[in-house]
Amino acid sequence: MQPATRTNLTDSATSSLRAEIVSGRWGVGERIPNEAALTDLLSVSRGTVREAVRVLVSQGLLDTRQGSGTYVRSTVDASAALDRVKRTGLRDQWEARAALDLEAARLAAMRHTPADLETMRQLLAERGTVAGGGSDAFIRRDLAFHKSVVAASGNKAMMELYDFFTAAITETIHATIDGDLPEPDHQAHAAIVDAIAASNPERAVAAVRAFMAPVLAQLERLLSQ
Amino acid sequence: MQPATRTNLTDSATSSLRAEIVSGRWGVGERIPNEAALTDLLSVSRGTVREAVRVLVSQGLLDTRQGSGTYVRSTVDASAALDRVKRTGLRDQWEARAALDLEAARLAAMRHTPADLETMRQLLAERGTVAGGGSDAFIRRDLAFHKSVVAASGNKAMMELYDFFTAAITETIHATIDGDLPEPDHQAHAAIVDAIAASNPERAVAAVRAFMAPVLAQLERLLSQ
DNA sequence: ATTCATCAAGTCATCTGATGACTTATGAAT
DNA sequence: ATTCATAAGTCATCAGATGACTTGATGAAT
Repeated sequence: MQPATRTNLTDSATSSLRAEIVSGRWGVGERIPNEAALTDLLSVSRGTVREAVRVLVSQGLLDTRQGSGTYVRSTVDASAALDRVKRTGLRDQWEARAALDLEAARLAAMRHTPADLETMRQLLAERGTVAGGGSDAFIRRDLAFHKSVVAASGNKAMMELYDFFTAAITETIHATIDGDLPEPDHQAHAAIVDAIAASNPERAVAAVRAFMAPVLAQLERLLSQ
Repeated sequence: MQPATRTNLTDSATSSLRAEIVSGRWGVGERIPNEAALTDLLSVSRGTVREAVRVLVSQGLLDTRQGSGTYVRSTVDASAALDRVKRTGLRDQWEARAALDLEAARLAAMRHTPADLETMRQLLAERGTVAGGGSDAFIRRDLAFHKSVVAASGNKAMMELYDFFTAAITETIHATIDGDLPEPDHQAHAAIVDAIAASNPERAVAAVRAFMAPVLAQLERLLSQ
């Protein structure tokens, strides 16, 4: 049965305010109506208005200044975008992260520092020691290696995104798949580091793509069942 | 000078609660103390407690159930990832979006439908008509074209991210730069469509990269000033 | 004329008390 | 043992009040 719409006032107030912002009716830098006015506009109490505003402040859309008012800081709703990304399929998420892997490897080949290289080599070595801790530990070490490649790109935006996708993909895999994904072999990973160390962007991209292909193929196979 | 530390109670309450959660002292699934208890623990009023809790609910860390209590939903704050992306530099954001452009073009070359192709060609033609509406309108049409390429990749996660980056980059540019970025010529864009139409992934990637290079170079120049 | 202190109005920050809605456990009735 | 009504506990929401802060206006001192 369709569950009776059970939404709380704060959420609907938050949505209303968010709509005014992202639609541009309240422009960036503008001051929005004060709490008393919002109480009237939204037909909720001041406490509810404050909770709604506080949420949008925490998401970076609004900015309150005591004594002055509440101002629109940004129209880019990161939280909402993120929710929508989470609802996309596993293949889409994987491909998006692969896009980051590819370009990060290319940038890393051009920009890496000696320290970056040492970190990557150390993590690659640790990753090889299959001994400790079972599958979970292996996956964790594998991710640490890949993230070190992204870190070597020197691009903070890509690092944040990579973290996000890693978390989202892990969550989705646990929820949707019980089959195993192939574990790329040590050779494929070493090729990435070699290409980066040689400052060869094209080879770095090729190495990442080569290592991605079998995983993506297996993913397609599992999802098509 | 170092501005005098001016923190509000809600923020410090939010931090305290978040610390309990991420440290694991309040485990996932556990019920946290009720509002009255938190009022005592944090030495703030119920209203402040409610605002703090509401923020953590909006970030996915807590989950309130009326009549039952407030429970820990997750200990990882992935929802803040994109917020942090917003605070990275323009170059990083641009490169991250370029990573999407590149891979999207490659996927589009492999997966595009005839309808995708027609849309891209139409938007490309409209983009060419410099006539209407000045610089803003041109940028809007340019973005519409690029987004149609991402759409042709059939990857919804990449589409959402592309929207996010587009908005974030626009905001950042308005805030930090007044110089102009070079407008890639029509020829460069047509090359992308041609490569996709020819179902040639390598050429599609090359075409996007060729078109990105001058913009990125100008960006570096502007930012290094 | 400029600068500075003072003041008043507007706004958010916080607290307090009260009422309603919902969930859950308890215990009686069957 | 099951069902059902009841009560206690909890969050949701409202209303009123006070404090803190910002901003612009006013006027005195320079």
